[in-house]
Amino acid sequence: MTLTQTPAGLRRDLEIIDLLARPEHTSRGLGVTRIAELLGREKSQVSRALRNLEAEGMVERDRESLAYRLGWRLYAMAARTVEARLAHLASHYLRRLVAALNETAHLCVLRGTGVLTLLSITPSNAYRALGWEGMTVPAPLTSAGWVLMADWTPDTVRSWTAGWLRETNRPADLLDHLLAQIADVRSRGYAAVDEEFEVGLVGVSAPVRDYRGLIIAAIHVTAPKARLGPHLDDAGERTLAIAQELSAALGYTPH
Amino acid sequence: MTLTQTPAGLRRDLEIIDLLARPEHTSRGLGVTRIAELLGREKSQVSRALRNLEAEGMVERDRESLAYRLGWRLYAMAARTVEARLAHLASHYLRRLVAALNETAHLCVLRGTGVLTLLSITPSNAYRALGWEGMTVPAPLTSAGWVLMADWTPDTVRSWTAGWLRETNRPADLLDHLLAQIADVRSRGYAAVDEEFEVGLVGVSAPVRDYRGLIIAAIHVTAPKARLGPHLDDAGERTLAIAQELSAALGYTPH
DNA sequence: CAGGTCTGTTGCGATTAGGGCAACTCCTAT
DNA sequence: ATAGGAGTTGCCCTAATCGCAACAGACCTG
Repeated sequence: MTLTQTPAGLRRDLEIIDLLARPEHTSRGLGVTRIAELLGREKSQVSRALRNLEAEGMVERDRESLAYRLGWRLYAMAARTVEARLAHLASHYLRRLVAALNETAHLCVLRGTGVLTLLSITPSNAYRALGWEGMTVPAPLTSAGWVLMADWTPDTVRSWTAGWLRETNRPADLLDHLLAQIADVRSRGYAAVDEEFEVGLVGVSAPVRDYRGLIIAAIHVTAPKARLGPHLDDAGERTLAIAQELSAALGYTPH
Repeated sequence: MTLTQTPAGLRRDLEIIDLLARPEHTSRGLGVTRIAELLGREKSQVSRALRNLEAEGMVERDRESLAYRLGWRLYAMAARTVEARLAHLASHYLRRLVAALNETAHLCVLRGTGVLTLLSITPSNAYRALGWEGMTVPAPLTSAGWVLMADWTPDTVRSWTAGWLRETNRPADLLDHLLAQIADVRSRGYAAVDEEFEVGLVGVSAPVRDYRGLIIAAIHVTAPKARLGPHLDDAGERTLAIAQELSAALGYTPH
């Protein structure tokens, strides 16, 4: 078996960049020695790698403190992802939903084994201080995940989650529950959570489809039960309506 | 002369990513052979490099067409750091604006229906004009607010401000005025106020966008009419230019 | 359906680039 | 002065990459 692993150089560079992208390091940056010990690598390697990354604009260095932080080029590349374009288009629809519900709304996609939040629009704090943007949550543990899997067959869901269920030692009935929720989404059009994962929190999610009819994203609203609980169904309907508008903007036509 | 070149691997990977980031390729993606000839490289190398980049989420592949495009990981890495980067970079750009205009400049974000000032930079000669930092002003009553709502549709603006207009008993025509100002920002690129809210005070504001194209902040300059009034348009243009530079540093690329 | 031409992937040896160690330079604190 | 920490560089050896060429499919086309 050839099974070529990811080359060491690429892996190392991405580890460094991921480290610099961690919220706790973005403001101050990190020094060579610090990065080396956090990654368990030779500082000489880290020093050389960072020099190269800097030469390419992937990271940039503070002249005085010698600390590294992410560079302009990463942002330039990020701007060209499909995710960036989707987020840009969706911001408009999310804002209307937020204005109507006066609660925070998120745009989520399925990436890797989890749900990645692309965009958070919040009514009380438009500066994304508490933003979930860029964060990933296990798909079976959020209503957005159920929605994103809504079109899958039970078999697909089973095999998709099998590894994750095993690795994280989840109760066996989680899969059944997941399948039930997915069936629910299909019949109702949206998903609802009532204090299921966290006491006091409720939420709804609705699917966004592209021109092929595939579910490519979910719009997700969460809030304290005290505020949103009484109107949860209404919120679900509204979220669904906005998701459908966004889908239409993406070229989706319900056949 | 040491002249250490950028390692071949990194250089190659970034060339590939840059190619995929070109506007003409972002939507359709590119195949292995195409990339190889555009870069003048062995297609075997390109094939292997892309496989590794895909394993790391830096690029993703269309199952059917086999074409590669930029991956979600770039987005995720950037998303977590934009705010921190804004905070870090803004002072630098504001300082340049202040040096050019010799007037106080502010960095503002939307917070609920208000505009929050994150940062104020004053000309060196001015004794600190009792910084506005941390202060909130109703969004419809400041040019920074107009700028921050510049991308919204009239419907969104209406429903967003509806509650505030009612609660504070504002004249009914304020909404129309707000919409007119927003339209103005769209066509001109910046907002200008001439003694509108306070006699003797004029000001300009310009939008700051992130890598997704979303308006995340505004740069705002206010001053006594006697000083800034005669060059208000010039100040607006300069503020816009600086705001665009800051946007570019955050990865924004027009259209 | 055979043949041609695309596409992308893989095997393999020579070559080159990267890894680790240790020495070295600054800078700061005491 | 001295000690300690941060970051860089030199050097050698190993392990990874390069480039070639062969290979495997997909898609036309007569």
